[in-house]
Amino acid sequence: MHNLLSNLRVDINSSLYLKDPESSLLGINIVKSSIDLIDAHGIEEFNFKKLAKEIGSTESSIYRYFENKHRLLLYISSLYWGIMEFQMVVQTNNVSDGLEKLLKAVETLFSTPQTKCTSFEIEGQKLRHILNSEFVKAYHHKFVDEENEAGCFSIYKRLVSRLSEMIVEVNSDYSFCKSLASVITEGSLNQYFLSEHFHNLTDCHSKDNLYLFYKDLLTKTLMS
Amino acid sequence: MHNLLSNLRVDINSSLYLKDPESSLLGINIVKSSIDLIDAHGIEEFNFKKLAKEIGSTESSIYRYFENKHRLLLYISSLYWGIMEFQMVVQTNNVSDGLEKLLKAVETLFSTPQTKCTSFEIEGQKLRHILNSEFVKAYHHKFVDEENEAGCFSIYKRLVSRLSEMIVEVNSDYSFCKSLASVITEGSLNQYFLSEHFHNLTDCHSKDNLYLFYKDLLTKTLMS
DNA sequence: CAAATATAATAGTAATACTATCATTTAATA
DNA sequence: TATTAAATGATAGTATTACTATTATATTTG
Repeated sequence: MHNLLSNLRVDINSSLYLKDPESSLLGINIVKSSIDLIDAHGIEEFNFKKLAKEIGSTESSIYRYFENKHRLLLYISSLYWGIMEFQMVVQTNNVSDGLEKLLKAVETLFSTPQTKCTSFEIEGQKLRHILNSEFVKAYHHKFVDEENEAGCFSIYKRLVSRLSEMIVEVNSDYSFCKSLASVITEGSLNQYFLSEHFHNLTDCHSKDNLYLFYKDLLTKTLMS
Repeated sequence: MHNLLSNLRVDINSSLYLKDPESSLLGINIVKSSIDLIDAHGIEEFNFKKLAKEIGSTESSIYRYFENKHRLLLYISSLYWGIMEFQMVVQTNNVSDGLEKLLKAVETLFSTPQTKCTSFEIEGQKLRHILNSEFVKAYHHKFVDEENEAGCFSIYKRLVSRLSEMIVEVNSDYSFCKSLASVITEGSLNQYFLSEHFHNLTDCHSKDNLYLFYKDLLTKTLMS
């Protein structure tokens, strides 16, 4: 906890970039504007040419920071999960009751990321919206295994593991802690997506309802 | 039930194709070989040029059947969900007990599609593997709303609705029937994906374990 | 057999996702 | 302050993709 708080920057695996975007103004602009553009038009419509135009730079300059737009999406995703993990740790710290701690963590997972703890002036809502729509594409592709090997998903996996450990703490006899943790973490993105695009496939159209759904699920699954 | 059995063909929304692939040998080859190629190399590596070469035809001929590879993926997805829906209806027919019926439906959802009831000689395992890896990309994109409007996801949505109704039958007081149904349906693809690529994010590495996970989840959530 | 339809062959286009090269600006250091 | 190094910009070019268009040749149907 102390470590995390004193080192406010989310530490992103260096395999995700060629040059650390936090190290220069151009890098910061690349990340900031890519979030604006991807949020507005989606990852398919987004490319480095458009981004270069947006920030008044060139494609070649952007390619010095990120190998391609896929890696940039992975970077943005790690930023999101890093913030969420940070908030989760802060929110659950000093909560002694296991179930209360778990529910606090889940509540955090469904909240908007607080971007103040980054080098970038970005809007949390945009970041969440990108993740809701695009994160699944960041790992459903041909190179997932080698990127996973290289640590591209380490923050995400660590967050799911933390959640899983909280579940163990609540009920050590439960056999499916990891699966339950991953179902909830995915739900924290996908249920929002459903509410937006497949309205009739979910009952949860607000953060509060989502929390109630998973609170009910967790309580009954782990406490009965 | 009777309707479904007597009309064995999965009825696929005509907005998904330009010319019905079931209406000719070429069409059948397009679908069959596209499943082989997408299963083997993923949707990103797949294109109509490669497919044309594989079946000894031309790009222009394929374009007469499908507007683009995205629509072809939607077609393949509908084929999968149509088969699953069919199996689900068959398996749950005549089961009077609500919970037993629901669990039977869920078990079906995690099984391999039986492709005998289609015009195509395709391997169910390949079809499942494609869905596990690619289905999320079929609806996480810019045109999801208009495609949804056009009925491109109607079979999928109908299946989730059926599941949701079974949940209502088990416990009509439960407030999150739709969300639970969609969580399970997504899990029927994604948990397999996790097992293959993010082994440590799930406890379920077999069909049986997956069933036990969701059986436990459903029983506790709806019966306590 | 004629007419319609389906398929094949070929060519071409705009956009994408890069790579390469060299010039210029900015920053670091001696 | 001069020198050097590093970062960025400007420009050009390539292979691939995702199509569209046109015309020729089969194949089917009336």
